Amino acid sequence: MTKSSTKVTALDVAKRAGVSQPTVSRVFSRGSMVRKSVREKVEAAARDLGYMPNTLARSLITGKSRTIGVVVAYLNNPFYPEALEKLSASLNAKNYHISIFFAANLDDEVDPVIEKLLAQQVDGMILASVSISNKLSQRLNEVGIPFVLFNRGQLGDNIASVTAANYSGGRKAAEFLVAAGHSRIAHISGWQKSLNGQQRQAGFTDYLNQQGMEAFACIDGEFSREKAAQVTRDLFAGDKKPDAIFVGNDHMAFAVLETLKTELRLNVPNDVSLIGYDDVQMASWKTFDLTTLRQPANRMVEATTSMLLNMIEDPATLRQKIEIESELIVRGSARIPDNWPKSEK
Amino acid sequence: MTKSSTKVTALDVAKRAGVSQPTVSRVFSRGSMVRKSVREKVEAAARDLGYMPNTLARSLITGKSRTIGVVVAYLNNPFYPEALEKLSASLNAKNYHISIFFAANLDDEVDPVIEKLLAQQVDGMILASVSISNKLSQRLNEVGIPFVLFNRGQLGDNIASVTAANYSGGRKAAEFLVAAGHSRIAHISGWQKSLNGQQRQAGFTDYLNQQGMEAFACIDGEFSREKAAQVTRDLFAGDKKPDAIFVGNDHMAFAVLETLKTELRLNVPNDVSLIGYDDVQMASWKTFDLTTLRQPANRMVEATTSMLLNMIEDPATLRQKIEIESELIVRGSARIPDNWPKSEK
DNA sequence: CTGAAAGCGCTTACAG
DNA sequence: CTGAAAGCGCTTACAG
Repeated sequence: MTKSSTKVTALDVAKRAGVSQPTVSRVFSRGSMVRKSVREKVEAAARDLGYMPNTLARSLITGKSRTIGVVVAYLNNPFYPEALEKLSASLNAKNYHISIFFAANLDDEVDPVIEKLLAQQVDGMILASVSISNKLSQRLNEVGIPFVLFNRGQLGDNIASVTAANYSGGRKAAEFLVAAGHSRIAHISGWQKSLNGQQRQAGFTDYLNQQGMEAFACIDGEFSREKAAQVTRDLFAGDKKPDAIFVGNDHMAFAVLETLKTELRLNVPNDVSLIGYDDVQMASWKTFDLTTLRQPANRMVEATTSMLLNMIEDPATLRQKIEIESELIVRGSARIPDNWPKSEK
Repeated sequence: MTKSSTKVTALDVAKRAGVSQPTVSRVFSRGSMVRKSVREKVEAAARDLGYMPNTLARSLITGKSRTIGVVVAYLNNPFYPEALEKLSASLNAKNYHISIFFAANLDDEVDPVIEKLLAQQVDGMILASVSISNKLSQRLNEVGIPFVLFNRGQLGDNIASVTAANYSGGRKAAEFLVAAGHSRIAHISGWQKSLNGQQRQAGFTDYLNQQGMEAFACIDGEFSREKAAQVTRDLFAGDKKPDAIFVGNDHMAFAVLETLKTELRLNVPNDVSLIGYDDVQMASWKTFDLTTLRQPANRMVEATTSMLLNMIEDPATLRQKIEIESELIVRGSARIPDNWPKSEK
């Protein structure tokens, strides 16, 4: 292999192979027909020079960067690293790559990031757990850059999203806890300014109400460990104490469990049953052994990338709000109702 | 704001503002002098049209993409999500953005990713916990794309890296455990094919040897939870059992702690003292309360990005191997020697 | 199948 | 300070 200390272009390869520059281009852009002998000559020359097409130039001319902008709220919650890896794998398999940004869930952090992504000419965007301002979503529609919200629903006609079936997940949590005989069931909810948090809570309380019951309490944990721990303390500060807690996600549930065991010296599940939401990998650690509703990251990712790529290929593609059913994963942190059907671990 | 369903270019703005296209360019590329009245006219026109310079075209011509390729081995170990967020923040602050890829630590996964990054015309690369083949590192040097290894050293003259001072960290772990009176100290090491793993072990055993002691055992945990748990079981299977364990990173240490408590029913630190390495956020959770050596992610990230950007600006920049001292963070998982100086939590 | 020509949307000397 | 011109490294009709 010949050393090349400076950038080698298609023209260099063309000269070395004795062909025109467009022919080199044809060899490297799939679908073009080049005579086999010519192709081999070009490939040999390219190999010798260490040539590789400049994707910047290619993107400029094709109008497709094959880049997907991914915006993630925070990686604190272990659901996101897991999802991010899977998103990357799925997109790479489809020959796209990721430009990533982190942004807290505030318009004034998210909007500038989206502008940057726009300047980078991304072909589409995935917004994980961040919401988008109306202004921006309109803007994206105008310039024709499709986007899908991942794990965060948002009202609005033209907004595609992929989430768990949060309402029905909330119901399932309540159903399980009621079936186990609990009567003082508290809910430390997901952030009530997010649809995820609202819907999980709505499903939970609706089921309870339909059984003629009321929630012991519903308090916003704001998807924060600290807040969830504080709410837990408050919940047990009075005379009347809950006998079960449904927590809006696993990330908070770990903090609740810790507070219950380490601070309040309670036994889980004997004193209190605990249910989370997500089924992140840590939930299955023996340390936590958390009963939870699984958000199937694989399927959510697959739904997200395929919808997004469809939107990119065909702008007329419907902006769906896809909900993926959550399965209850029964582990040791919550009392198991008699006759409850066995589930895998 | 005028709606624009199609892409708006500098030329459109120029026409609307009644100036030439290069003048528009000058307004948007910093440093160029434009009369104030003209600048304002152009900015107004740009705002009306929703114009934003196409960074692809800009990069093509300047030869700088302001993109840093980041390759991460896996996000399993919570150190990486934490570091990744910080890397992103640091790079964004310097007006760079990230193109991210995940690759297992194998040449045949890493090399193709680096090729892709090369085609994308990244200005530099950060390789987090992946090693690079000699072929590729030579190649990168030839094409003049600087890179720095993050949290993974590698021998070789022209290879820049930022790591913890792993050897001295290993020594500190041994020193602390010896001072606490332990005499049967085992080491579940980091992956012995990584310099991190080797050096932490070397520091540990060297200190012991200098005290006239020997390690109870040194077994490779391979940075894997499963492997670490299995090694823990093996360690306690015989008649002679360790009274302390130094684990090659926190990620494994959590699995060791779990096995110790949940499976082997041992009390930590009364039966066994445990020390990890990294000080990821979880280490401070009461659930784990892990004594550990802190890898200061902030400082490592800062060292990484500033060295990389220096290399980008001035190719003559020395390829340093920067080591950042690890501080021992004393928590509850290991017996505390008498008279040990108090440290912050 | 292949070459000559045009052009993607910018930046950057070069004149004025 | 500003415009006309050239050019970054490709792809894509258009002829042949």
